[in-house]
Amino acid sequence: MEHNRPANYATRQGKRILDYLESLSGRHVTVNEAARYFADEGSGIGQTTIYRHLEKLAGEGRIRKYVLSEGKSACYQYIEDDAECREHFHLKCEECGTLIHLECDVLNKIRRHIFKEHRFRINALKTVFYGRCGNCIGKDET
Amino acid sequence: MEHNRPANYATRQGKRILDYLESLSGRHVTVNEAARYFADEGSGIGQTTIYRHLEKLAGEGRIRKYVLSEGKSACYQYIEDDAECREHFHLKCEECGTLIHLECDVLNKIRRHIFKEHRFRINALKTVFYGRCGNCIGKDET
DNA sequence: TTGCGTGCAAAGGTTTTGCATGGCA
DNA sequence: TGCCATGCAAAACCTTTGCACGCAA
Repeated sequence: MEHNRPANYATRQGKRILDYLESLSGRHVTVNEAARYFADEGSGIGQTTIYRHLEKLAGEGRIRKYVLSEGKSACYQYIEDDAECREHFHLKCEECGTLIHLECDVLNKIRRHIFKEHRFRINALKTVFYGRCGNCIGKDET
Repeated sequence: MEHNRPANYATRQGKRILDYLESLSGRHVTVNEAARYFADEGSGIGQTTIYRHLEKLAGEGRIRKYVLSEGKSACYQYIEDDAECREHFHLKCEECGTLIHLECDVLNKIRRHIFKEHRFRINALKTVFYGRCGNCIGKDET
């Protein structure tokens, strides 16, 4: 016996939440953004409910949860079925605060190398590279 | 003029905080632990002040800030003076807390790649890779 | 009908902010 | 003396929990 899975009723809210994430084509959102979206749509969904669904979906591996120390609130992202581009790293500019999403190939190189050569499995859901983005490089040298 | 650096008065609190971190020989502490320490010592230091100093020191690269378990409080750790520590990357195991110093050409290659191709200059001093170390991989799958 | 799902309100915990006062330069 | 630093209290945030009611099965 693994988990004692609750029951998993197919509720209106559950469907809307999953549909919403699926419709974002890879972008990730916070609970707050989602709540605002549903509120604007008309019939909102309680934030408690959103939290519970996102946690459950993340636990099931249907969506991905990013916990970046910045900004505080967690982000959730739908996982495409085709599995090509998945997790990405985040680059955070220390100067302007921009968060850059760094896709795939480099990520996998870094991750594979560190795993094979250094016996360390990187958690991209949490790791953030700090530095300066192109726009801020050259502005001044602080 | 670059930044308008506040002023940096040498205050009693500032000295005690830095001394305390330095005295921990590598261990890291939360704001709460630090506050409790100073309280026990006799004349406590306001937690607001502790927050402000730790944030500043982390921003200056004098100490490192970790955000280990989600939702929990951040940890801060003194960075040894030896300049080597500033050049390489750090891997932090989310499970056992071990900090690994990674000196590796491949990583520098990747860093160069990210700079050239993605126009982002990584600050190795502030960047920490989170994940699981070799010892903890395989223990369980949480 | 049964019992999970929902959502409001409140709790819990960390970090930030407002503001009067203290202390360094 | 001029300002920054301090620290109390309160606010701001994110997330979780308690609980009564609603709704899927």
